[in-house]
Amino acid sequence: MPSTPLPDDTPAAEAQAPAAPAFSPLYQQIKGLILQSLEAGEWKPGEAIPSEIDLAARFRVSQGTVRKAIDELAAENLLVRRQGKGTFVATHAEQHVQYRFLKLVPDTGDRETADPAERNILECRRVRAPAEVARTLRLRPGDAVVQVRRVLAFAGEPTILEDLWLPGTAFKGLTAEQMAGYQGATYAMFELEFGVRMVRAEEKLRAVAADPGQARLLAVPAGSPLLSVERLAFTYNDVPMELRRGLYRTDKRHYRNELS
Amino acid sequence: MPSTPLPDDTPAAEAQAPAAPAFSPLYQQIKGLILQSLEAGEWKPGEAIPSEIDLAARFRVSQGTVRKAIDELAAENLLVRRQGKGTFVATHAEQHVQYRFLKLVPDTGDRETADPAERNILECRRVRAPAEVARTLRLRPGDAVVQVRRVLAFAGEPTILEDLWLPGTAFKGLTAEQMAGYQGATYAMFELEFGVRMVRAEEKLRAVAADPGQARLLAVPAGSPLLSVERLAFTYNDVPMELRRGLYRTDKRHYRNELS
DNA sequence: GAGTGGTCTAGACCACGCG
DNA sequence: GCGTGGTCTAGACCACTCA
Repeated sequence: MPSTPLPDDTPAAEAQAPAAPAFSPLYQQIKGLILQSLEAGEWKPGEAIPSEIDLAARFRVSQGTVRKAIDELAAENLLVRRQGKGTFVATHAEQHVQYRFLKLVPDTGDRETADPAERNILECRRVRAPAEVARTLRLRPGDAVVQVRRVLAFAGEPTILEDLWLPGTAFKGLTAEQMAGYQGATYAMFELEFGVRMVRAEEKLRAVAADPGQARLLAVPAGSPLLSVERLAFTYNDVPMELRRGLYRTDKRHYRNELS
Repeated sequence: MPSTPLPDDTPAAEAQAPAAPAFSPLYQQIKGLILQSLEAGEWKPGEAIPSEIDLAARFRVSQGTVRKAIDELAAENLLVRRQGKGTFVATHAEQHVQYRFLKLVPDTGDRETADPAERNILECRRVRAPAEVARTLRLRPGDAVVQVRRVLAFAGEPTILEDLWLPGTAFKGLTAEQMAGYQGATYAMFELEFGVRMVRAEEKLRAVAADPGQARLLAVPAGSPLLSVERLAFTYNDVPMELRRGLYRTDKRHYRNELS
């Protein structure tokens, strides 16, 4: 029975490519099917997915196999297990997950507690994507993108100046008001207002010197060293959905990273 | 039987704290026992540990339980599974794992291929630990440490200037020649020459301006922005064993990070 | 107490590496 | 062909949550 095509709810649909002998474990196939349901929106962020037993029955495999599939999805932060309650679709839109990808922390007392940033939207408009941005987001050059420029201040001090570029089609109608609401939880807003869930991101870091305009916005002398952080965030299936170019002041904070 | 104290080879040794009812899964206890053997050096880096079946017999549990323990240790990069061959103690001392923790990559063509760095040891001496270094490495102020200062050059260009501090007792007798040998594989050298295996690390990143001395060593104008990377590396049991303060040129390379 | 995830077991079979 | 890790199953029991 194992490693044969999987019966779903509708065992009639046997879409098999006969010329692909590639072996793949059953639990990987299950993982793929769950992923499909996730992408298709069968279960929305925050909702519970069916219990392991239900899924096992649906896919006609043992509970242990479903378990292993869910384990991997949980390890990738796509699902969240809660003992006694169920397994839930991960979401940025609840609790205090704020600053999902932000690794800038105060030098003193690693506490990331509270310290709610003030956000100042400088710009939020629809533009034609510059060539490089288009390429990075896998759009055609000249496609519409939403560009946002903002400054985040911590403890009253401007600390981060960043530009965001978002694909125009997925983020049609994004307003400065929306960006300003949802304090701190930008990715939660993307989820709730546009149904776009970011799953992972890649960052490129550099040290750069502040040009006069940047220096003014961050209240530092021109030429000051700043940490440049270029982030590409992806939804399901490694589709890039956000490009961010940030400049961080690192005089009172630092970028913290764990290696293993 | 589960969740009762574990019989080891010598079931006589029942070192139980009766006042600690803390529940911990069997596989976690097994993981702890394997970890102890690892720390004690029962199996050296690169060697195979006993097969799952052997370990199951030794600890009097099922193979599945051992499996889960090993799974976690493999996920933490302490063990490496190789189907058909066995499970091995992870090591820096073999193959081409070079630059274990270095995340600086060329801007063009993400290939990290070859590009062997030239290393230039500027200094390698035994000193009394400065207060801050001592605190970070959990030594007493004034304890001996080995301090190394070096410049790494890629493609002929000086790119990284870094200082290393290593606890004097564990690294007694470290010479500049040893640092210069083992091209690129510093952590491999630590393993082979001193039996110290680094397991994980934490980094703090900042943008700073080059002072005149640093600028000269890195062949950039004074005041140029540099990426400051402070790394604390740990052996087993979260014991800090190396402090590194590096300055990276990021004009042709960048620090690459993955977030999830 | 019913339902959910979490642990543990025992046994079967598969894929891989190597002699 | 043997031994290793890798997958899959089926069933038992435990811990947690909530009505």
